Amino acid sequence: MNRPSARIATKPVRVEDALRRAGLKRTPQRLEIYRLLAETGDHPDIETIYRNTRRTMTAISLDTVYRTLDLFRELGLVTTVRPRPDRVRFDANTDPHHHFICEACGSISDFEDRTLDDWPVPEAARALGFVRSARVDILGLCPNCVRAKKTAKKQSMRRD
Amino acid sequence: MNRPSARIATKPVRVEDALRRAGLKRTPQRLEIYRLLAETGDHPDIETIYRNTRRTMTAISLDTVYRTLDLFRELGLVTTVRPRPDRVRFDANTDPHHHFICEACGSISDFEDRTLDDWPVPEAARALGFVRSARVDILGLCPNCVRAKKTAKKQSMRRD
DNA sequence: TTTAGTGCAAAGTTTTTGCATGTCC
DNA sequence: GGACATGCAAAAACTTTGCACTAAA
Repeated sequence: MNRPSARIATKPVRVEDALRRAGLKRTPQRLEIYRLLAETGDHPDIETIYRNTRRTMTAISLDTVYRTLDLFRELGLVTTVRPRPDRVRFDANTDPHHHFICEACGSISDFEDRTLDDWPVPEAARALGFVRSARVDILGLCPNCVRAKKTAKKQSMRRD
Repeated sequence: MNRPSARIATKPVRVEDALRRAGLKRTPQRLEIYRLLAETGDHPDIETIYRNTRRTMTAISLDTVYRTLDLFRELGLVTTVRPRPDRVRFDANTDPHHHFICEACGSISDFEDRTLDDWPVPEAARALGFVRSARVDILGLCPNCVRAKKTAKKQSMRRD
C-alpha cells in the first residue's frame, strides 16, 4: 500500500504548471493570490490574504479568495496550518519544512530539519493507510510571549 | 531557554487534580465531558461531544461544551486536531502519540512510535522559543478512501 | 464559442457574548 | 456568602452557495 521508504518530506510545484495540468484557467486573481503567498514568509489567514490582494486588485471578492485557496490546497500548492483556536492559515512554502507554533500568540515560524525529513514514516502509521506526507508541529512559546509571561509572574508576586 | 534535551513527547494528567490545582470548580458538566472524551478512542468534534453528553445530561448547553473544552485545552487536559477544512476535534489521550489523518474523509487514527517520541527536538526549532511539546501528523488516505478512489478511477476509465 | 471563474448578495454554519440564575467551595 | 459556572438567547464571525455576468482557452 505504501512505497516502502516513504519519508517525511514534500516537494515543490509551480502554479501555472499545476493549473495547466489540471485543465484550469490562469486567472489574474489566482496568480495574484499565489504570488502574495509565495512572497511572504508569513502564514497569513484568509482575511489577511484578502486585504493584501485588494491592494492591487480592488475588485476581488472574499469568496474568490476562499475558493482559490481551496483549489490551491487540492492541487497541493499550499498547505494549511492551525495554531490554537484560530483561523486556518496558509503556507505556499512546499519545501520540506515544519512549524514552530506559539501557543500564546499564535505566531508561526518555519524551521527545517533534514534529519526529521529523512526519518522514515513509522511502520505503525504506514499500517493505517496510504501515506502522502507528514508534518511536525512544535508547540511552545515564542520569545516575546516568554517575556510577557515573566513580567506577569513578577507582577503577581509583587501583589502577593 | 529550553531544557537541553526536550523530546517529542507529552505526559498524562487527570481532570480533578488539574481543576483543583487551578482553583476551578468540579462541576458535573466538566466531569461528564471529560469522561466521555477519555473513554472514546475517537476524536469527536464539538457537536458530537454535545450530542453525547446530552444522553446523560439533558440540560447541558452547547456553549458550556465550548467553554469547557477551551478550558480543558488551556489546562492541557485535551489536545486538538484538525483534519482538512473541518471542525476542530478533541483528544483526551495525552500519552505520547501522533495522528494519521485521512485527507479524503477526515478520519483520524492514533499511532505510537517510540523512536519518534525520543527524537530530540531539532535545534532549529528550539532556537525559535520555549518548546512545550510536539506533534506529528501523517497525512494520507485511509484504506476505505483508497478503495473508493480505485473504484472511481476504474469507472472513469470505462467512460473514456 | 464554450466552459470555467468571478462578484455579489444572501443563506448557512460555527463560535462567542451578555446577563440572570444556579451551584460549588 | 461569594465567586465561579451554567443556560439561554441573541449576536458575531466565518464560510458556503446560487445565480447572472465575464473572461480565459
